[in-house]
Amino acid sequence: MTLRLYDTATRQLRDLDPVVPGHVGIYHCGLTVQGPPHIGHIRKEVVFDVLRRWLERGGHEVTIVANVTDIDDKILAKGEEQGRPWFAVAYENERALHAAYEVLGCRPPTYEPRATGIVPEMLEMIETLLERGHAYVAADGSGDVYFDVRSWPAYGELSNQRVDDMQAAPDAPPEGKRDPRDFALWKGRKDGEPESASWPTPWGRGRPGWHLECSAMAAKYLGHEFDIHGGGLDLRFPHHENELAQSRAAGQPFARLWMHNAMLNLSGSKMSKSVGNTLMVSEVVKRVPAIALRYYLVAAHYRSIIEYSEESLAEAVTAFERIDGFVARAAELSGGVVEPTEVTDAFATAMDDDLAVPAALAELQAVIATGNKLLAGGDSAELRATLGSVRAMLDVLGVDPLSEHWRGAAPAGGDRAALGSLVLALLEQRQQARATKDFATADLVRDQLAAAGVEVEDTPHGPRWSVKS
RNA sequence: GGUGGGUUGGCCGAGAGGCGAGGCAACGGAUUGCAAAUCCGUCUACACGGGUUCAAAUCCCGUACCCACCUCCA
Repeated sequence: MTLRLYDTATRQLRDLDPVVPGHVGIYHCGLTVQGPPHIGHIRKEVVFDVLRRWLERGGHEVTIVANVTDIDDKILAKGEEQGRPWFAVAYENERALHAAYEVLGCRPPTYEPRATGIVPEMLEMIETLLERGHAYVAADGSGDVYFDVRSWPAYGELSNQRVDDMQAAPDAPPEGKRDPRDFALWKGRKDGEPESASWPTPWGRGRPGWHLECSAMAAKYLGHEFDIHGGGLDLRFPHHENELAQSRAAGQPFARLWMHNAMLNLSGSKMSKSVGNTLMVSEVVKRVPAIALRYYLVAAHYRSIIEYSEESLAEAVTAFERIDGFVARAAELSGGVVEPTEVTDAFATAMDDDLAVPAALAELQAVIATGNKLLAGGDSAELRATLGSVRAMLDVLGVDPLSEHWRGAAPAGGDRAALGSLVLALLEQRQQARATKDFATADLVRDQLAAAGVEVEDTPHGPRWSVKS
C-alpha cells in the first residue's frame, strides 16, 4: 500500500517516496505563540496527527518536527503592552497550545524546538547564504540581513508566481532592501527593544527573521532532504516559499512534498485574530465533548474549507454519538476486552488516497451498520471482530472512545462507582415495577433519572444507562 | 494586476465521463408496555449559459458569486 498525497508544489497527487525507506520525516509549521490557539489552529494539529497515525499504522517510523515561534514583533508588542517580559507571553501561550493538543488527543511532535533555541544554527545558515551571494547585510546600518530574491531564479516555484507579477509589500519599509520582495533573515535590534530579545552577531545585536527558523530546524532535526513539509494553506506564500528559497540557496534539497491544509472559516472568512472571528479551543470544549470537536475537525477532507457554524458542529456531535453508541454497546456485550485490530480494505484505500477521511467514514458507518445488526444477537465472535475493526479505524482518526486517552476523560473512578450503584438500585426498582406492569412507576423512575442527566434505554439484554453529556 | 481553490439534495459533506458515497433532519414501517437505541424503506442534487461525447455533476469555453495568498497569519 502506498500513500498518495496532494503536493502543493506540483499541484498533483504523488506517491509518498521516503528518503529513508520505512521512515517518514515531517516538518510542519507550528504557532507563533502570541495568543492561545483557536479551533482553526488546532485543525492543522489534528490533520497532521491523523497523518502520523496512518503512517504508523502502515509500519512507518515517523518523526515530526514543529516549531514554536516564541519571538516576533507581536510577542514583543504584547509583552510591552502587558508590562511583563516578552518570554512570559510566549511561554504562557505555548502552554495553552500544549493543553489544546492534550484536550483533543493530538500527540505532541517528536521535537518541538523554539525559535530562540536555534539561533546559532540560524546564524550559520546566514553565513552560508552570505558566502554564496544570496544574502546581504542592509546598507542602512540597521543590522538587518536580507535574502536576495533576485539572486535566486527559482524564487516563486512553490506558489507558482513570478517575482515581477507580485505586488510589492506596501508596509515594509524599503530602506535597506535591494528589492521590495527581499525578506529578512535577521532583524537588527531597534532602539527600545528589550536587550533580552537580541543576540550578538557579526552585524550587531538582533533577532531572527521569521522564515529562517523553519529552515534551520528542518535541517537540524530531519536532515537536508526530508519527506513532507506541511502547514496551513495561508503559509504557502510567503513563508514556505521563503523557506524553500533559503534552504535551496544554501545547498539543501529540502522537502520532497508539500502538504497544506485548508482554513477553517467563520462568517465567511478565515478564522483569525486580526478579523476577530476566533473561537478558542478551551472555550469550545466547554460546550461540546472534546472528542466530538475532534471528530468535527477530522471529518471534512483536509483540503476543504470548513465553514464553521454552530449547526454543523452540533451535527457532528450527533453523528459521533451514533459511533460512540455502537462502540459502547458492543463493548458492554463483549465484556469490554476487545482491542483494536485492523482497518478494512476500503478504509485503507480511502486513507491512502490523499487521506480521504470522508470516504473512510462512509466505510466506517457501513461497518457500524452491520455491527448494529449483530448487536441484537448478543456477544459473538463476529461482534468482537467488528468492534475490533471499528476501534482500529477510530484510532486512526484519534477518536476511539475506548482508547486510553479518551477513556481517561470519563468521570473519576470513585464518583463513577457511587453513581453506578445508585442508578442500578433505581433501575432494579423500575424493573420490578415493569414486571408487575406498573408502568406509571417505571416511567417515573426513568423520568427522575433523566432529570438527573442519566439516560436509560431498554435492550433485549436488560436496561443500560449513560450519563448525558 | 498576479497565483491557487471552490459553488452538489432541507442541512453537512464526498465523488470527478456511464454503475447516481455517507451522515444529520423529515416521513413511513419493524421492534418496544411507552420511550430510547437499532434495523428496513422513502425523498435525491450537482451555480448559470453554451459546447464536446452514444453518455457530463464529472471534460472544454464563457458568465456570476465565494474563499485563500501576493502584508503578520494554521
